[in-house]
Amino acid sequence: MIEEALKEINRGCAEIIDNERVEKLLKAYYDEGQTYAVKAGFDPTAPDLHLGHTVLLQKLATFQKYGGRVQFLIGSFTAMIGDPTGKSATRKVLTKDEIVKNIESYTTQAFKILDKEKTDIVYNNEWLDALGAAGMLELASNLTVARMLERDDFSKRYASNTPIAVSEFMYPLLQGYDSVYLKSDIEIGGTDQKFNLLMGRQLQKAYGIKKQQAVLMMPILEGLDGVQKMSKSLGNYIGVSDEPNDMFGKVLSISDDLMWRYYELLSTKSLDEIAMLRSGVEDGTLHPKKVKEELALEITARFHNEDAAQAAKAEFEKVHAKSQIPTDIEAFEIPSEDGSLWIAKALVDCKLEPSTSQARRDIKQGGVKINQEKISDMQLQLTPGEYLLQVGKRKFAKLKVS
RNA sequence: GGUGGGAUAGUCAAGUGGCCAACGACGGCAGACUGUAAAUCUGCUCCCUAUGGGUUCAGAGGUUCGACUCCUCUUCCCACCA
Repeated sequence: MIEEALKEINRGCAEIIDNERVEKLLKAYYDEGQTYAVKAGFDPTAPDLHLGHTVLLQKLATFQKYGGRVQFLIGSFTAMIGDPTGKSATRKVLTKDEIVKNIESYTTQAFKILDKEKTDIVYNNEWLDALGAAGMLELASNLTVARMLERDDFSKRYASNTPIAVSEFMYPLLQGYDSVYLKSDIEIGGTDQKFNLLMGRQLQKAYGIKKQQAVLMMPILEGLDGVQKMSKSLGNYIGVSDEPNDMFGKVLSISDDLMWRYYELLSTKSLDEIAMLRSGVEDGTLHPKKVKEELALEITARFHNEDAAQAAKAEFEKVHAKSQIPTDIEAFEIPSEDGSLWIAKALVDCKLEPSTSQARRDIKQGGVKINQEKISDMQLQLTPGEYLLQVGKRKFAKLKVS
């Protein structure tokens, strides 16, 4: 039993520090039914979760299956400082209002994966507000500047004369202090958080907590482009609240290589099953598209439901494989001027094109279809009636010219 | 505080008085090919009912027939010195 749990917990992890501690916690759970606290911190900066975040959440859910209680920590206080991000730039500081607004949508999305009964939502401003200047200084005395500069992005920025705000130095300390206050047994985070996660261990020791937290790091999920990390600002993400059709389509749009990465980090299939799929593809008995579809189905079903996933699959087949028109198309009604409507203008008004200039170009290149017929006349006038407009392969609109 | 250098389209980056709506790269869009892709090849990539017109090269003025290119001031960055 413990072996199975450990295997699941280890899956996909980039690095585990103090695996022994994890084993002991599991043993205590199986022998004496004793639960333990697994902490993960979340910045309420982005109100929308994407699959990159769910890698972490799924790992938390795994712990919940094996006796862990999740401390879902909202960085309500630290978000106001700004985290030193990997981008080597000072992050914009959030106001209290923005944070409050983000938290609600954040948690509802998280509970699509987490077990609500085994989750405690905590806000670090509860204890950090009370820390005060004296507490802050005491906290800061635990760390030297030299050690702080060991942190990769700090040292790089320092070396390249990129400014580092002193407040940014405080961030790892505060995050570490969260672990002290919460007496966390395990903390989970991304590999980019290694320094901060280890700070939790160091501070727990400094504040006299006997057992320091184990640290479990998850790799950063690549975005749809397969190169940069998945992030909203880069636009290469799959959001957990994306529509089923979008979600399915986005998963299917990733490259074959990236698919295996997603399988490892996002699928609930066992590692053995995945290995079988992989060898099947390699020896040609399995079509990569089929395998990718399965992944897309699984993910879509997780955030919506099985029926929606199957429907999305059917829809995708219809639109892309068979070049048929999708089921749901946004409809527009635009009045004509003097009994006619210029096609380029119509495309812009139906939000298929950003400008009439772009519309003209696409028409010229044969990228525009009306009622499934390619058109080439950029001066085309639409007379009153109903039309099906299409730009490229996947942009559709129904238009009624009145 | 001093002295130099810089700010160009989504990003990076050429251009240093007219040939500039501005080379190139990446990204993006469209076409071909496919398994939806990816890779590859081709075209496009400020706006405007357009073989033409309008607004751009940090901001504000100025010189000039004419400025992204020259001058002045402002803002912000960077380098070296203190």
